[in-house]
Amino acid sequence: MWPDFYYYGNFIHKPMKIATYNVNGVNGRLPVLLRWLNETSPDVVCLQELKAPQEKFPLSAIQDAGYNAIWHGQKSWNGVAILAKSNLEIKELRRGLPDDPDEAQSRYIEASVNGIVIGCLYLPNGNPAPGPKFDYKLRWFEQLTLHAQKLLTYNVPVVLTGDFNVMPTEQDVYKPERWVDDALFRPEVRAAFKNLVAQGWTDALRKLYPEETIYTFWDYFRNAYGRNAGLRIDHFLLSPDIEGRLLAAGVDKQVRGWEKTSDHGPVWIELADK
DNA sequence: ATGGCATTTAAAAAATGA
Repeated sequence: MWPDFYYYGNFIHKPMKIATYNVNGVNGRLPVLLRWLNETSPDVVCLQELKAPQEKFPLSAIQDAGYNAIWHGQKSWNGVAILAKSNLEIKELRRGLPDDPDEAQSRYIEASVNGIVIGCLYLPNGNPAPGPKFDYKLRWFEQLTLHAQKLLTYNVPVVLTGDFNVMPTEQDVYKPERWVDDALFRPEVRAAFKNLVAQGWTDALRKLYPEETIYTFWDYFRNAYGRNAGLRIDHFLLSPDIEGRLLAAGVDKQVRGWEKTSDHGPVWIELADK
C-alpha cells in the first residue's frame, strides 16, 4: 500500500534537476548561492550547514530568485533546507530522523516534490575519532539506515542526498593513506555507508562515472582546490523506483573557485520525466 | 607530521568543521 504523500500535489511532466550543496553558512554565502542558482537553475536544491537559526533563513532573497523553501534551522551550527522552483509544490514529510539521537541538532529534512521523496541530510562529522562525537556519528548513521529501509518499503521514488561526511572508497580521497584514522574514512563509517547502499540504493555519481576521480569538497588550506586535493563526501542515493530515470550527474566545481565560497561544491543529478 | 583557513557568536576567543 502506497502512503498518501506519494500522491500529493501537482505533477509537472519535465526532467528534474536536483542539486545538493553544503553552503557552509547560508547568510555568509548568500551572494554565491544566488549566483549559482541563477546560473544553473536546478529544480530542487538541498542545502546543508545553514548555520542560521530558524528566523534568520534568507527566505525573501530565495523567493526573489524563484524558489519556494522549507528549512530546519539551528543557531550557529548545522541546519538543512529544501528549495524548489516556484512552480513546484513542496510537501514537508518530516524534520529530524525517527529516534533522532539528538533533537537539538538540525540535520535532516524530508519532503515530497513532484512525486519524488527528497531526504536532505547532514551527517555528523564525527571527529575526533574515537570519542563521543564519533559515537554520535555512528548512532546517527544507524537511525538514518533504519529510516532509509522504511522508505524503501514504500516502493516510491526516493532521493537521499546531502553531506554524508563519508568517502566511500579510496577512489574518493586524494591521499587515502592520510585519512585512515579520520572519522570521514574510518572502516566503521565506510562499512556503514556500504551497508546503507546495500539496502538497494544507487550511488548516482559512481553509477555514471565508475572510474573517474570525483571530488565534492576541497579544504580551504594549502591551496587544496588549486591542487585538486579533494574528497567525495556529498552523495546522491537513488531508490530502485527512480534509479532508471538517471540521465546525468556532475559537480559544479567552478563554484568552489568563487570569492567567499563554501569549501564544498554543488553536486547535481538530472532525472528523466516519469 | 603539522598547520594551514573560515564560519558563527559576540565582542576576544572559543567551538566547529573535514
